[in-house]
Amino acid sequence: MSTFYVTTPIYYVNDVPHLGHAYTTIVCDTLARFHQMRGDDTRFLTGTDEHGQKIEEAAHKRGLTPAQLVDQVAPRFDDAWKTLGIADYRFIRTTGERHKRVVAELWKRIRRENPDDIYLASYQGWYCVGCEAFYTESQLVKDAEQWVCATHKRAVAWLDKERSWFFRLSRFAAPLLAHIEAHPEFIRPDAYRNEIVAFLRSGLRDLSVSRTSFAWGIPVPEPDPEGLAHVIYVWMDALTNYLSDLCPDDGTIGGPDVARYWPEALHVIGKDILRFHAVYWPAFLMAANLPLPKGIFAHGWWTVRGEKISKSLPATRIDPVVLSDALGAGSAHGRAIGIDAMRYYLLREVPLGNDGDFTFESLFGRFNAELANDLGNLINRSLTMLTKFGAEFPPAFDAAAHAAEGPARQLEQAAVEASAQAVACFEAVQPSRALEAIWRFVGVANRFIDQTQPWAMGKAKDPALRHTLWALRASLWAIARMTAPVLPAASQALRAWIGDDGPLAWPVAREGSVLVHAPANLGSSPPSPLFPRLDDKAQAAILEKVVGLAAVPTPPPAPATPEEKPAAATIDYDAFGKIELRAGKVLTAVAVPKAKKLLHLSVDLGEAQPRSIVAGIAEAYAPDAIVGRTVIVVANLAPATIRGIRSEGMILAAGDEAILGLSALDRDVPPGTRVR
RNA sequence: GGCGGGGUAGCUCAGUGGUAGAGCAGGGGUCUCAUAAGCCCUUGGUCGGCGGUUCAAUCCCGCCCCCCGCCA
Repeated sequence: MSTFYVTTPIYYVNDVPHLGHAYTTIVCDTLARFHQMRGDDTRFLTGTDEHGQKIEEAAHKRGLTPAQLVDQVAPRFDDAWKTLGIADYRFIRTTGERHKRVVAELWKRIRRENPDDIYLASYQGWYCVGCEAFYTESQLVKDAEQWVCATHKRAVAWLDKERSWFFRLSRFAAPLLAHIEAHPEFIRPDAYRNEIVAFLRSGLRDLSVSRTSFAWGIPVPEPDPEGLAHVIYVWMDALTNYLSDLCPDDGTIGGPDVARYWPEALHVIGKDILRFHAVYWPAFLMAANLPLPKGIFAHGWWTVRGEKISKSLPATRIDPVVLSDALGAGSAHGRAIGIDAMRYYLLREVPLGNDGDFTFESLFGRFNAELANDLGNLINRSLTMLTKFGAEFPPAFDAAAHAAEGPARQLEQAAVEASAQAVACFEAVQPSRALEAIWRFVGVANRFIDQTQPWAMGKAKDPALRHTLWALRASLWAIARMTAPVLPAASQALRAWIGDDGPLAWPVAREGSVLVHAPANLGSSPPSPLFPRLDDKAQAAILEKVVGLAAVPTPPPAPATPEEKPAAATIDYDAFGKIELRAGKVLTAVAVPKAKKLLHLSVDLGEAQPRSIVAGIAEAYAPDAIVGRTVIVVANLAPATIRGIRSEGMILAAGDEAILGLSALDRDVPPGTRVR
């Protein structure tokens, strides 16, 4: 039995869990479930990062102590993961006593093992509270007369000769390079390893690892000669969580869990915090003469309909619980199936490591094609046949029929391949590929049904139907097992229907077969659709729940008797030609203050600058609902100033009084394309 | 500016020194066990541009253009 230890980053406690957090956690949960099924000694850790100046400031703003604030908000993450059915995780808080002891112990250990690796000096320079990082001016952006952080767009603080403890990071560039070279799997995917290697080759500067300007942190465990009170740099504090959760309560770094799990640690992180994990963290460990984790896997970012997830765009902050509820609303299993669907989409849509764009179009596309049609319908039709024909033709394994050239043998071969490929992919931390492999088998199973036509065999009273039904049920068994890491609820429902109540282990190929090893005592119950197709109405309802009411233009009641309108006078072609219509992509949309009907848009017409356009569509479309859309713009309308905002064009929309629909093109064309 | 990754069918991407593939989308057909699902067939591509090596390059080399990331 091997050991598997996977961690998420600890999430910043003052955040509200959104799709991005859920993604990382779901990836880890899936890996943990897979390794559990493989019989590995599995451990899974997540938690919250609770120290730092930001928390101290936020608490004071609300008239709370930092401790009160974090106690108030920390459960948001734990609760979210419980609600989402994340399995068997441990939850660590950096304000926990044991964690604090271990961090102090790590510091002391570095001082003991390599006394010169931490030294006292003064720091002068810029610091971004948002990033908790130190910057030189070349890394910052000048905004008016202020230096601002490139990511937070917020003024950085000048720390003038703040006395600080420093970590001798500069010493570790060479050992880290050596370690990465010896262990290529230490940083994955490869592209990110290259980045870190390049960074290391350019040399490292020592790192300030304590602060005196605020108190909300873990005190440095040794006195300052001048009596200043230092707290340990938040990243040194936070990263240590991966280790501290394995340590005994007294805070010593060691013990059976450290020995067993620590060398196997896999840190799954977002690419934005790669350097902290791939450079700082291993350097701290090396300085303390501790083993390094086995690997760091950086995944990409999710955007939501092309937009970065951010506080300023609330519609991008998709709540995973709300999304799961909405997706599962049509299923008898409710949220649990919605969670499965969300997990499937997130894991299948992009290869781990790549960036992904969340869109409802692709979500609904995959839901309907892959979960409803391919998998759900396979389960449904198979179980229906098993219950329909099974009474007269009890499923039975027939070794000769199974070995003979034909559909059953192809099915078996496909199962063997899927099992092996999915194992390899999960082990290589490529869940999207594992799902592809499993779905290839789902496809083969669907084809098996069409090839064997069990209903025809039933009519013909063909006794071979018994083996066909057996093969079908064995396939369901294999599918229930193989999908379990990603679709726990669907897997459980399917296992219940076929009476697979054994321990949940991976269906391993032995002696060239998988299906043959399905338990002999399986049964079959009448199914109900696991993933009911999302029709237009269901899709609209999901949109409404997840991104809000106005995002879904309600189709206007068709006027029963279209009013006779006086026909407009005809114009000649030249007159029409004077109107310059162009396709425009809506880049941003914000409501115009104190104007019920108006949205202020910026629209890309393929010109150097996007157009500023004020459109009277706010009653029918939420800003978020039209961002990213391609609309038809009257491009040569004389500019006007509306409510003090310059409007350089007009969006075509349907409706006399109320807006009933927005112009659109049925396919993407480059912004600026002429419409005629 | 330096380094790295990438530019392949409408979309997302896989791929190999011998004149290109998958899924989705589009078109046509078909079965009825099934969630108007499934299955079968099928239309799409000067494989970023220009040179070079080679009997032969999308895959090797050089230059250029564009996109993304890291760094400066």
